[in-house]
Parts: sequence; structure tokens; C-alpha cells
Amino acid sequence: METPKRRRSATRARLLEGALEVFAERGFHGASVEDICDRAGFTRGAFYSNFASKDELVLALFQATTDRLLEQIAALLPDLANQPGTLLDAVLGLLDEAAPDQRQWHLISTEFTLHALRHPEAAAALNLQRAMFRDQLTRLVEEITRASDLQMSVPPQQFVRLVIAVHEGARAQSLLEPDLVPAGSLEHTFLPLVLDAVSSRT
Amino acid sequence: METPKRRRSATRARLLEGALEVFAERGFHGASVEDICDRAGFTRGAFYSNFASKDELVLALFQATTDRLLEQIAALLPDLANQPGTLLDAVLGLLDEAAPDQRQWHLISTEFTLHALRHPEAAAALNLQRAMFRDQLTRLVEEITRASDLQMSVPPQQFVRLVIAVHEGARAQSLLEPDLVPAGSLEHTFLPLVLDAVSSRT
DNA sequence: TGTACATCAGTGAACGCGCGTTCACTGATGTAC
DNA sequence: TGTACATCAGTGAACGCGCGTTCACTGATGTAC
Repeated sequence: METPKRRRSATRARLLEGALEVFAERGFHGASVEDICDRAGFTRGAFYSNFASKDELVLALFQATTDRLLEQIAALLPDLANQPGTLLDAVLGLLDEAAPDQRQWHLISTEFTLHALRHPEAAAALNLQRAMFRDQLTRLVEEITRASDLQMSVPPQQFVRLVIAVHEGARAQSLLEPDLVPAGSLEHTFLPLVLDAVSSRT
Repeated sequence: METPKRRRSATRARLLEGALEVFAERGFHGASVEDICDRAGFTRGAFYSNFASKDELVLALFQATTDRLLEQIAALLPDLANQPGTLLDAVLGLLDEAAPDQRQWHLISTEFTLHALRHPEAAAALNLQRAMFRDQLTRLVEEITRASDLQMSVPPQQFVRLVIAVHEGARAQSLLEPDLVPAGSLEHTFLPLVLDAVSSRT
């Protein structure tokens, strides 16, 4: 059943996939439309038959990547919430598993963050995505604390913000010096201490 | 005494200054050589009389900015180490005061970090700079812990890495949502807990 | 002190390449009879 | 089932602009006599 509409959306998907790879390799500005089309196996004409401009592609790519990330989180949530193990294992596991390729995701999301810091419309979209992401993490934290009769002395949202900050900051260090900072090492060394300090059994 | 050499280095300095501003506004790729020259009040010819290429400028800019940052730290160190106040006040104060314009510094250093993640030579230079930066912070931590008879259960370098990770991760959040995350709030909420957990009086 | 010459920092016009975007087209697929 | 026509996703050549880089030059400053 290769209806034209299906083919068309398949083309869009392949272009987005190619864009993701090429952007990760060379950055938004470093990647040419031709690079992306080559990667996807199309000509530039096909590109402009599917996207109005390179800018529109960037937005579409961000949306698509974000949607997939949120889907993946939603799929992981129930498992993690019910599995045995500590709160932090669940939260950190989610952060790792939601984005399988840490390097690629770091490059893309960091570059989009820089873009957002210069363009308010982009910032609005990014903040919305990050808020949904945080909400999911917060929900996970709340479920697990409730299930294990824990009480936290700071708002869960605040704690989630910290975990994200540490995770993103540590990820940059791990990617720059993989040998000196194994992925996850900073999180696993220090976050248990924080959790311990802010939580108490009821 | 306007000797030619002085004039020349003044021209270089003004071009670097202009580049810093324009890069912060539009990013490395988004900023044209002409933008930079306009900002500095020169023509493009002057630019190529002082720099071999745009790439060389980026490196020179990074070096100059790094040098200034390290100088500023060196100047602050003695004061902070001797002033009354907690260890964390000193460390966080250093991070804030070393780079007066947090937004500009964040944009520049983050973009250079992305660049480094794609180009090993740039990564080497960046890692060297970051190592010197961490060493200064570590020295500060060691001096203060010694002066106040504190003992830490983790290596000071590791603790410094955490502080930097939190600081950089939190800074991104503060710049994206200044109202929701006041600058320094995450650091000041959580880092004291960590310090408390890893240190003990002797 | 004044003149002739040398140096060279900075000018600004010109070059040319890469890249985003356009557009007339083709040929495969779907529809009408 | 076969034929004629319509649609339209994707092609690929062409356009033109922006930008990095070059280069012949100018005029201010420094040096020699």
C-alpha cells in the first residue's frame, strides 16, 4: 500500500533523519541542504517540495525529536515507577534511556538551546518542551516517593531541576573528557547525598 | 607614544572585542567578518591584515578570553581565600565574578564547547583551559578547607567538577527562564547540602 | 630644522565560491471511461 | 481489461546573493642625511 501520502511522509521522515545526523556532525550552520539531501538520498528539489526553508526544517526537526523523546519517556514511565530500585536509579535511568545516543542528543539540544537564547520564539518552544519533560520526571519522583513513603523537604520540581542541571553539566564534561569523567559518574557520586539530605521516611 | 606596534595591537584588541560582542549576538557562523569590522570601526582589509582567517580569529578570541578569565581568577583568589564566609560563598562568588557578563560568557563558551566536541584540536585547547580553571578552584577549596580545619570525604577535584556541572547546568536554565530560576538559586539551594554531606570537622 | 625616501597599517574595490532557493520538467501512479 | 488523461513527488539545472579572501593602493608615521 504505497499511497502517495505515505511516500511523501516517508520522504519527510528520511530527510529529518538525515538532518539529525548531519546537524550532529557539523552543526546547523555547518550543514548544507545538499549534505542533508545526499544523506537521505534525495535531491534538493525534493527538500523544497517538503519544507519551505532550512529554518522550517530546523523547527520540524526539533518538534519531531522532542515528540519522540516524550513518547519514549511515556513508554518507560510505568516500568520504572513499578520496578524495584531507588528513586535515583529510576530518574537517572530515564534520562539515559530516553536519549539513546547521548552525544548526538547533547549536540542537537545544546545547539538548539543556544539558538533559543538568541530567538525568543524558539525559546518559547524549547521551554514548553523542557517543561513537559520536567513534568514527566516530577511525576515519576512523586509516584516513587509516595510508593516508598518518602517525604521531601524541597519541592519535587526543584529537585528535578537540580538533577537535570547536574546531568547536563556532567554530560558536557563526560563528552569532553570521557576517560576522566565516565558517563554518569558525577550524578552517581553526588546525587544520592542530596537525596538523602532532602528526604526522610514518614 | 603611539608607536606603530601599539596601534597594531590596539587594532587587534578592538577587533577581538567586536568579535566577542557579535559572536555573542549571532554565533560564530551567523557573524560575518564584515559585522565584526563594522562593530570595531574598521574595514575588512584591516581584519585580514591582522588575522589570517576567520578560524584564526576564533582561536585568538578564545585564547584572549581565556587569558583574561584566568587573570581575573588569579586576582580574586587571595581575597576570597582570606575573607570570612563559607567555602561555597567563595567558590560560587569566584564563578560569578570571573565572568561578569554571564549571558555573553555562556553563549561564547558553550558554542566553543560544541565546536570542540566536533574538532579534537579545539577540544585539546579547551580541556587545557578548563583544567587550569578547575585547578584554581581546587586550590581555593584546599586553602579554605585547610584554614577552617575541614576534612572532605571526596577528592576536592571531584567536588569542583560537581560545582562546575551544577553551575553550568543551572546557568542554562536561568538564562532560558530567568523568572522561574533566579541566577544562582539551584546552586545555593543544593550545594550546601552536598558540602555538608562530604565534609567533617577535624 | 627641513627634505626625501621607506615602511606599513589600514582602505575599499573586486573576485569567486558555496549555498539557499526557484522552476520548468519528467515519469510514475492513480482515475475515468 | 485497456486506453487516455491528470496529478504530483521528486529531478536537476540555473540563479543570485552573501560572504570569506585577495590585492593594488594611499597616506600617515618614522628614519636618514
